[in-house]
Amino acid sequence: MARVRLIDVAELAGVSMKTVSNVVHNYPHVAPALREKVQAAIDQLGYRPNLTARRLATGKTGMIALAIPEIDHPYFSELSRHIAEEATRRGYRVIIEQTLSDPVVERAVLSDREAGLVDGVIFHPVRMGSLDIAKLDAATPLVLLGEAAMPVMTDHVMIDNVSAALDATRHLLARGCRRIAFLGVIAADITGSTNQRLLGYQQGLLEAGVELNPELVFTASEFTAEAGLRSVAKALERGVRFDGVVCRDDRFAIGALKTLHDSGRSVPGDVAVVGWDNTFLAAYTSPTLTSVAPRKTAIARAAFDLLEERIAGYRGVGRHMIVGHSLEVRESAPLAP
Amino acid sequence: MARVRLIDVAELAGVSMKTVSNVVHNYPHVAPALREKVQAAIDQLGYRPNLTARRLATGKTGMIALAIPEIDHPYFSELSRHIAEEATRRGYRVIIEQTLSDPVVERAVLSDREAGLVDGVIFHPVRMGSLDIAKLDAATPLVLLGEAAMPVMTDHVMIDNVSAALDATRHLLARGCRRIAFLGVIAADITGSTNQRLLGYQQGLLEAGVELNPELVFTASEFTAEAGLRSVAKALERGVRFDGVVCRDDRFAIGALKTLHDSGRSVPGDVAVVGWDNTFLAAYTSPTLTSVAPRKTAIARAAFDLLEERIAGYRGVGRHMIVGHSLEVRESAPLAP
DNA sequence: CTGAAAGCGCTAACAG
DNA sequence: CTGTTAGCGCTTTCAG
Repeated sequence: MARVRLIDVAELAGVSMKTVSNVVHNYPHVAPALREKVQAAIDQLGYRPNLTARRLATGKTGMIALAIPEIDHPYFSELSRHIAEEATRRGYRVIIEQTLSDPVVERAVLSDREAGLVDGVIFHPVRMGSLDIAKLDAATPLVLLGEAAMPVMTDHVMIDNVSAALDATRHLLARGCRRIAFLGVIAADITGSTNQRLLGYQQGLLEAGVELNPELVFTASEFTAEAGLRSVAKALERGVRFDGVVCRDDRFAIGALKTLHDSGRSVPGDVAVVGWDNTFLAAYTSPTLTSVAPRKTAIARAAFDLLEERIAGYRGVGRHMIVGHSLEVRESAPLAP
Repeated sequence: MARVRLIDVAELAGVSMKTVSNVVHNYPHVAPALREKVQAAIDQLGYRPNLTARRLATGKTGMIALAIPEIDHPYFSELSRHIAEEATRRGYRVIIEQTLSDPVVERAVLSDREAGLVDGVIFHPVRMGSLDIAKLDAATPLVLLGEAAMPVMTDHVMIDNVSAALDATRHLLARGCRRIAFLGVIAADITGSTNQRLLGYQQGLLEAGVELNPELVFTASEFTAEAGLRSVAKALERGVRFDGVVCRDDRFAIGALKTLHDSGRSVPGDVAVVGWDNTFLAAYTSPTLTSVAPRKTAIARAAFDLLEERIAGYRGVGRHMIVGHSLEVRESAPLAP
């Protein structure tokens, strides 16, 4: 089971390593006769180049790391798919790191663990802020996703959360909703996203002349459908009345749909619901879910564009790319009647 | 930004490479004074060992590859999470390959594994059969998941699909269902799973003395919720009557729930529905979904157990492990009244 | 307990 | 067009 090496092939074929290498790499200028002889030797021995060795020699790994909080969160798994496909298109393989939003793991991702393993890192931080990230001086090219951190020197891709939340809120207002809730703020929220979304929501209300009502900002204990469900359930128990709700992500929205349904409310009749992320779930809930749709493909593409420029040697100041979004209108909050 | 190497640290600290290496690896027998001096040099230079080089030297990569059809299929993303966590626990990192059920990619995954990139591969094939896989003789340890292929020499982990389908069918029978449908058979189905599940379904009916009715075996065009939805919708149009349906996965089940709901049927009142995979969705549909639950944690653990034995040198015949499953009973098919 | 030197398998100058 | 050779950065005998 001893691995067969380049030199073994060379010996069998009676040529030098360089010639074998040329054949392996499909270099154009190899005498056809030689090429065939070498290829025969390769096939006979079942030779496969050792990528680790190639990497050491070239200094390129052909891999990028994608670090996300949870691999099975629908948004991140869909994003991962786009990243993986973009990677394939550009000749990279991707290694996925799950941080579980653990600051220790997040830090590890950025420091020792990736050393010389990958050509670049695409990282969606949750717990690390701009300062934390800036402190770890970057040996490996890095692109940040999301809103939690945006150090001046680091590239960054996100959607315009304020304006997306504004769109969602306007949509509900246009339907005639006036008591619009926001779900949900997390007790110890360190991510910037929620705040920006909340801001857009408030702007929307203000520009429509609707008074802000703190009672309509629902808090949740964690980022799960279950927590969203409980949060809305508690609001209903407290007797809070609302006719629309902007959710900070689809999971919350799904929890909300479920509580509303279980409590006998009709959606969108009694309460219109807007989710966020436009994950595949949105099309299969009952009713289907209107949801803010970040252009995931565009995010993947932008992240790779920036990363490849860094890999190619760009050393300048951080670029901050805003990627487009839309509102996918479905049954839970249809167009204005 | 020139990378700092082991030898740079050694020079700064005025010791040999070996000593630095000892410190890096936390070898016990290093004079405390030296250790401190070396550590200082490491910190000052910000030294990080180059993992690629280490790999070349040791021959171990510390990585395993996980090859699955689609990263954003709920079942696979949940499975990935378990695999990733098990990997972390055992000191491996995982690189995820998305095959998109493309035979070319599947084949590539298996030849790449000889490229010294990973210590082992966990592979869930869809299009490659036992023979295809057996043909590519393995330099790198391999464990197969699912039912599509099970070559004699290769290790393999799955759940007992026949018996799980039997459980699901018995459950519906116990509720009093008599016209139970199966969703769905795929036109050009190459995976073994569906057949086994269909078999279990048929066994269940037979043992209850219910006649098999071909009209109740619904076919779908592809593995999506949308296709499941259309398949059930067509059956309804044709006037097929049924009071229960066993779905080959949760996606189909979600499609089924949606059509049934849209057509005014009540679940489980008119039709009881059982899904398969027990993905997170099952808990958030309305009604919530009774679903066959493979023990994903156990699958991950078993796959790693087998893989690590191979990595450790086991060269024997393939082991075939059956992992447990259960039926998660929820609203779409509650216990017998 | 520490140092010196020989690889790991491949690539890329530089010759020929 | 093909061969030689010197590294890539780390680990690991084997001496000291």
